[in-house]
Amino acid sequence: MKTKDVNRAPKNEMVELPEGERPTLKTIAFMAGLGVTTVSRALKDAPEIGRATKNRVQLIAKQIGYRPNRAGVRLRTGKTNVISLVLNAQSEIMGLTSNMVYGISEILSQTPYHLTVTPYSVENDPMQPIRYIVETGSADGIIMSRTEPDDARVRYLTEHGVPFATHGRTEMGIEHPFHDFDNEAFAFKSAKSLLLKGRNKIAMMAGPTSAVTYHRHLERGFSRAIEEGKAQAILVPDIDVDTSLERIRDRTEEIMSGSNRPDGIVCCSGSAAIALVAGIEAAGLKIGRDVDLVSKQSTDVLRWFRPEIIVFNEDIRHAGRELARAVLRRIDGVDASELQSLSYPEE
Amino acid sequence: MKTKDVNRAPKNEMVELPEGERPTLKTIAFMAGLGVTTVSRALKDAPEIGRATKNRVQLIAKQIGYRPNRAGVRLRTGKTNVISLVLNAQSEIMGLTSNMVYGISEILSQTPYHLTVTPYSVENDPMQPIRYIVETGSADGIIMSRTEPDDARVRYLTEHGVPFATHGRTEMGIEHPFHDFDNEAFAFKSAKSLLLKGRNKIAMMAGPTSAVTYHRHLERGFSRAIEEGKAQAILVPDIDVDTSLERIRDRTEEIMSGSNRPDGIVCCSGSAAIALVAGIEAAGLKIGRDVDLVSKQSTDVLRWFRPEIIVFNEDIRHAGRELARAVLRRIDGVDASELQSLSYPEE
DNA sequence: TCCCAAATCTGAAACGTTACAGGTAGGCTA
DNA sequence: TAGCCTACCTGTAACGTTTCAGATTTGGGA
Repeated sequence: MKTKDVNRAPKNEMVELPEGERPTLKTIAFMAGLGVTTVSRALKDAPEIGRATKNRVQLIAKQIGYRPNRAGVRLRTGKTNVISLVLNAQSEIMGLTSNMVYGISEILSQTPYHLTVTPYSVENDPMQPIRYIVETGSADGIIMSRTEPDDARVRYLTEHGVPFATHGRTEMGIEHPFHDFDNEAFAFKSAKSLLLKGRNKIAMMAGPTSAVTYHRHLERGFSRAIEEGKAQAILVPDIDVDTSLERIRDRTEEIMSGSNRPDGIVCCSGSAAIALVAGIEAAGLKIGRDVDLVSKQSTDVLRWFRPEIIVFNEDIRHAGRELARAVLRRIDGVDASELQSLSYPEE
Repeated sequence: MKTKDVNRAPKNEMVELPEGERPTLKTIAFMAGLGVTTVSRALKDAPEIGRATKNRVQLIAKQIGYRPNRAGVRLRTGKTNVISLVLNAQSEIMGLTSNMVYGISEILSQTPYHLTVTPYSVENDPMQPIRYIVETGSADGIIMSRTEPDDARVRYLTEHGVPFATHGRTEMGIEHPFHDFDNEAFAFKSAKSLLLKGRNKIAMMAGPTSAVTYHRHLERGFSRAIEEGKAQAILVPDIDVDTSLERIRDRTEEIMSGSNRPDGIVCCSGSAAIALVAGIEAAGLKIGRDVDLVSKQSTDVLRWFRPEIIVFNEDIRHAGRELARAVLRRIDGVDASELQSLSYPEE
């Protein structure tokens, strides 16, 4: 052994831990009388390290509370241990963000991953935060929402080989991990349930601008039900989920005061439903009597206020969990086609 | 010059940018015919670098889209450029998390800082995520909520010299950055407004367990108003903001069906108010007639559903902005005593 | 002309980690 | 006994940055 063993602890023997500094591989190496490389390998159970050594090293590591330095690992390997949630700040549908965050965290908390949240405003290019993350390599995986049928972000990330999962589907022939709520089923069931109540002039408050994929799903489900029920669809193209609540209420009041007013409404956002209710009641009508309302919701609010409203639940927290699991597995190299899931409206 | 200038670009002359790899200081140094050190310094406007050189370096950096490698900086300096938001997942009061996140992001987006969110569950030790962050040095600053009068986290972080800001005040004689909503004023004004309506048997639905500081503020404001108005305070110690909505509703129904029922209620959480309303109406009473309700809210929901409810607004998004500004300035060494702010209930 | 200080610029080292390319010891085969 | 293989361990280099301790150049004063 031609090592400069001067101030290294004797091999195969432990030693008191030194100063109060944060322990590094070197600390452990010194204490165990081993080389840094060996320690590194021992901690990750590499096959070329002896059982006894591994045990010893792992014991010391645990005892002195060693935690790998993120910056060191990241600099060397490029691995960030970060999952980035990229959200549109405006399209905050009642509790979406929180539930998404908590769902994702539930999964990540059992892993070495951290969650960073990157909101962007609707006026900005949705690509911008994505490009930033990729260019600076600031995350190992991305979760994003507001997926569009032909989504530039999906294309970009796929081309760059960056793992991601989307909340919502695309229609561009690229396999990628996603989790989606079955909005077609929701719209269908919703309209159906209105038909069952004898309603036959039915309006739908659709998802945000037709740019977003699930808008199409909603329309598909809705028209199918309308056709089957031979009912009349009343189109209200000028308001959607992104419209301000004030405007939704005012417009609803207008429509509900008009001659050809709907007697049933399907609404696909909990917060919009609140404005709808306000508009309906401002027009002097009563829910459950003059008009029925079916809404999607992600929190409990609606049920409490107007029990007459029919509600199908979308569990965003569950979506968060699914999305987190999907990116993580994608990072581990699992095939994208195995990481696609759908959840169904619960009554 | 005894440098090995073999493959370095001629000094004082620019050169085409090389490969498609992510540019580093070395890339710029090569292109500018300078040393890496000089480039590093030039980019941060160090005084020992000539004007001309600085301009040249900064131009190149901009042209090739240079962005410092986070891991490199972090490894060398310990600076993470991360602000960590530590939240209790259970105490999610309607939109608190989202608004907080968006408020903070608004400020951080103009800086090199990123936001990471670390939720913990109420069963767990609140110190745990804090300790983790400090021990692993994973953030430059921390924002946390649910501040207690004697808060172990505040003590710990102060001792360790880690910058932080709290949403809520402490009462432990330690100066630290905070932002708080004036809950005493809220409770006082709320109770006052009920008195003004002629109500005189008033209950308050207080904040989460008395452990949290603002609970005291609420009680102080409330009792002051009650005394001044010579009214009767009705205590409901068994439900608070952390109680499940179901339980709040049931208990409210019980109370409101009882003989000595309040004719005015102060509620300090928007979501709890919803449950209160349900309970009140389940007891066959009408808000605005049999009983008046004042509530704090952080979103628009209440106003839409029961316009009779008197509402004081707490702007959580604004709190987020204030807190972000506070930590950032604290990181820059500003004195804690200058980073304390209060916001007042808006009608 | 010479020397000195100021103005600029420089390479080497270090942060903590992992990948690479060996090295050593011991046992087994021939 | 020599040679070789296996099992285990090793130091060095590199990731990109900043800090340290100079080095070089320039211009001015004597």
